[in-house]
Amino acid sequence: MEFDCQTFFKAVADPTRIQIMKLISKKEMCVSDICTHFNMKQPSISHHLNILKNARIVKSRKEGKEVYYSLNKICVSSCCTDFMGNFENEEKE
Amino acid sequence: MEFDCQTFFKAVADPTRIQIMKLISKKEMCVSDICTHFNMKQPSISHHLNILKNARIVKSRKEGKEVYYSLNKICVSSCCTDFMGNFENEEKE
DNA sequence: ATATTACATAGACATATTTCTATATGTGTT
DNA sequence: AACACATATAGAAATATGTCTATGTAATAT
Repeated sequence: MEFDCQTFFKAVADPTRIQIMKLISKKEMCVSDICTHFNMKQPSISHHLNILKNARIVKSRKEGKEVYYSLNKICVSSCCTDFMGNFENEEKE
Repeated sequence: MEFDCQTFFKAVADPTRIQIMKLISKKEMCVSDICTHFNMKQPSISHHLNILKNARIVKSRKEGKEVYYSLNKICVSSCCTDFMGNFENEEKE
């Protein structure tokens, strides 16, 4: 069973995206709120959010004009866990 | 305590490197043996091994002309575990 | 010493990624 | 309808990454 770690790990292999993940892990945030935490223009943040979303690492919810993003914690933990499973320390038999 | 996931995740965010990790997780292998599993020239494999080594994901050991690489399983599991720790599901209090 | 084998390093090139500016789309307000 | 605000999308430019060829280095054998 090939675990598709590729999309997940490429998404996580960027410092800005990890920061975003940490930010929204506490509470969901809309794009403009996220932007205030970075020295980066809004389209760049949207781009990162899109990559995270394609990897299913974040979920989004639209409310009026705003889009709220939150972390899909189950995805993060299951991807990491599955990945580790590939390299299990075999118990000595 | 800021966990440097950056180097780790950038190293893991490549399909060839994940394949290498899986390969050598079973038993240590020298470079030329690893090469036989890929459609890629030896310097490219050496390059990937170097990235994995800088991330401490693999260890190496020289024996005569050959260099044997093996997976540093503790690094893999502790990096993944630490990373997950950043996004813990808070128990409802 | 020379040759051979195993691996590493350097540099070039193509492709991918990240960021930007400009603009489009969607929602709410007047 | 016209406008303003929040976000997304398109396209350009700079940088990073992955792969190759050519070459260097270290170990062993002759």
